[in-house]
Amino acid sequence: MEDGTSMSATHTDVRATTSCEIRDLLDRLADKWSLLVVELLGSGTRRFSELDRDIEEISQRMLTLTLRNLERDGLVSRTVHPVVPPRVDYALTGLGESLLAAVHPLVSWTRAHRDEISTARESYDSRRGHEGGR
Amino acid sequence: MEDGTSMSATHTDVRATTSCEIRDLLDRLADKWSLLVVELLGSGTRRFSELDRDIEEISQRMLTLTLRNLERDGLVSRTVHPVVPPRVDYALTGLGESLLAAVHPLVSWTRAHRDEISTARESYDSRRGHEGGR
DNA sequence: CGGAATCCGGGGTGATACTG
DNA sequence: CAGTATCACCCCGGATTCCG
Repeated sequence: MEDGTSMSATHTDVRATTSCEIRDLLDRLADKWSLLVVELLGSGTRRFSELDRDIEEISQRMLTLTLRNLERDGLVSRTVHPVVPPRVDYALTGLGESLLAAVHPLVSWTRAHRDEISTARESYDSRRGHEGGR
Repeated sequence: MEDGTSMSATHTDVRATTSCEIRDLLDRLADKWSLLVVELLGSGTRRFSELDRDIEEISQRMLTLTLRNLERDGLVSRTVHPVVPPRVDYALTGLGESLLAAVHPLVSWTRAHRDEISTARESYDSRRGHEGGR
């Protein structure tokens, strides 16, 4: 992982540094569900089953794994209530909320340019769409 | 794909809507390299081989695929110079630049909280780290 | 109810070789 | 130089089952 070959800094390696940041970011959040869960928790504490229901398409397994990772990174807090039946609440930590804030521009961007992207995509596809793939 | 069961809108589906945005976003950019390439192109036009060298860990195959996708979505422009040897330049489109701007807060966030996350992670691991995985 | 363990398939990803 | 094609691998993620 840490190839560390940062000696290739012929010139300023601001690029390389930024690359690492992004790599870091991607490795942590570029999975299928993390940001989604963070976004949901942004509107308040939720129980496991609530998250499960709200996302629907997610499997319990992935919800659990996602929450674990987020908890591990200090983005989400997990609170177990010693009652029967068990009740576990998840919420964003301060760190998680700051992430959510940082993500928001990206969400807005997606919303704002969704159509543009669709158009570009269709245009591209029709240009070479043709021969049904294989 | 489109399970489309959006009829479950018992109450306001603002959440669901946002979820879709994020899903959209993730499906498009949450791969291993897209954001990285966008970030690199943010500092100016680059040739294929330059990108290849700058990222290093990426394979030609993935660089090609990534660039194709970005081009398809209208985020990156591709310019072929009819010379020998071939020269192809890649650059961000206006749309791509706007994406970059939207991503920047996230990059800053990562840089700012990298340590916090590492700490949280180590703490979490040491709490249950124990038995070296498997 | 919340979660862990297991099994399993698909596809995203990498390495390599070939082409224009 | 800038790709494309093919193969093989690995791991993400879904379905299911069992546990406290």
